[in-house]
Amino acid sequence: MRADAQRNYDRLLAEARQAFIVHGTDASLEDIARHAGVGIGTLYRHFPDRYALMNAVFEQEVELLTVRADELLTADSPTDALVRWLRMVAVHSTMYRGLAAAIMAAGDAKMTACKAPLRAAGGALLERAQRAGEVRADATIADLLKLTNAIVLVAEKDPERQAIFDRLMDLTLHGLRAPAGVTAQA
Amino acid sequence: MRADAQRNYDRLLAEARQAFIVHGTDASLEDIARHAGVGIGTLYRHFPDRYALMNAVFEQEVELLTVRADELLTADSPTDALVRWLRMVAVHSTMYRGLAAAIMAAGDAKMTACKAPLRAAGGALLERAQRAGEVRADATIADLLKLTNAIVLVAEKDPERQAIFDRLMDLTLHGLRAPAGVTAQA
DNA sequence: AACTATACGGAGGACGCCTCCGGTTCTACA
DNA sequence: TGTAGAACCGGAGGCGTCCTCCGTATAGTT
Repeated sequence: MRADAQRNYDRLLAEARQAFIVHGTDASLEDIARHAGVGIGTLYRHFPDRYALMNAVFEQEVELLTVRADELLTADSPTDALVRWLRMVAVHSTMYRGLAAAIMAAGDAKMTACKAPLRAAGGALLERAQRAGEVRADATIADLLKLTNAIVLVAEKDPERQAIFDRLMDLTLHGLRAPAGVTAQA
Repeated sequence: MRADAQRNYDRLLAEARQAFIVHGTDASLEDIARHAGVGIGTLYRHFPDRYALMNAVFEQEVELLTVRADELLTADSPTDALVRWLRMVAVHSTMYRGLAAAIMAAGDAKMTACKAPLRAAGGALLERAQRAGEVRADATIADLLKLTNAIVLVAEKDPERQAIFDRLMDLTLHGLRAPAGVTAQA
């Protein structure tokens, strides 16, 4: 990779992150290019579409979440660990207005670069909680992450988002608990 | 209202419904106008923005759901009635690709014409279930509808939407059940 | 039939996405 | 150090969408 190409790539990435935070993930790509001091053509060469750009931006942040998941793997209560981690994921999604919507709108194919590591990390936490018999055996990590994102999405438009978020998360996570007799062994 | 105005209004409404089903709720407004044999200006005069059009289209269908809710008010199991009704809401939302997303993206203000009657109808069902002590007292109908829409949204993009939808709905509704000792009186 | 309030329609400005290719710049190699 | 050419840049331009504005047409009334 030529030095100028690398430089432009980095600038675009930094500018995109900024734009996504300020204007949401549907920020104008032309604006991003302009602020990065680069032509629109350059942006599209490095990132064929908006999702490529988003994947690049969020890849780093996702890594942080996977680290947290690893740490939580040794926490006392497996279920608490899982729940706390899901809340972290939600907080992250909330930071970028529109991220949750974009992730879903993308169909399953587009944002895999971000999703796959998250699933791996969260899957371990879920499995542990299921093995402990505390969480329904038929829950999948994909479902849980989907639900979490959905709740973020629902809440983020509302003036009292925090309250709504907490209530919905509570409701959902309450449903996660294994009913008596339905454990991982069942 | 002048006769020609009324005629155009009706045509636009019919065409919009068709377009929303075929292309999703982000169908092109110019297309809708064209198919209705009407200028784009006419569309905007009758419906100041996309949400006005959506409200008009869905108002009728919402009425059907409120009727169903009334019927279910006399069903045997209050909780079953509530759950069945929420599933109906979900089925309706699913019919129009993007409806769920639009309802949320609109903030709370825009789609009230559709939401208010739904809340009234569902609220009665929820209250009955809570009174019976079968459903958590801290659940609100607004939350439940939000959650339902969220699940529709999550599922609609996926190839196996039906399966995902069922699992998530199960998970959520399971969380609805009142834990021992936490009833409407608590 | 004439009048007027009401409604029509589409041209046009603004904006966003994305492609394409002539021009520029870096770098490897002599 | 000079240079050839691969790699890269940039933005003009085509397309689609939203929405506004205002000259024109028409329904309904007297």
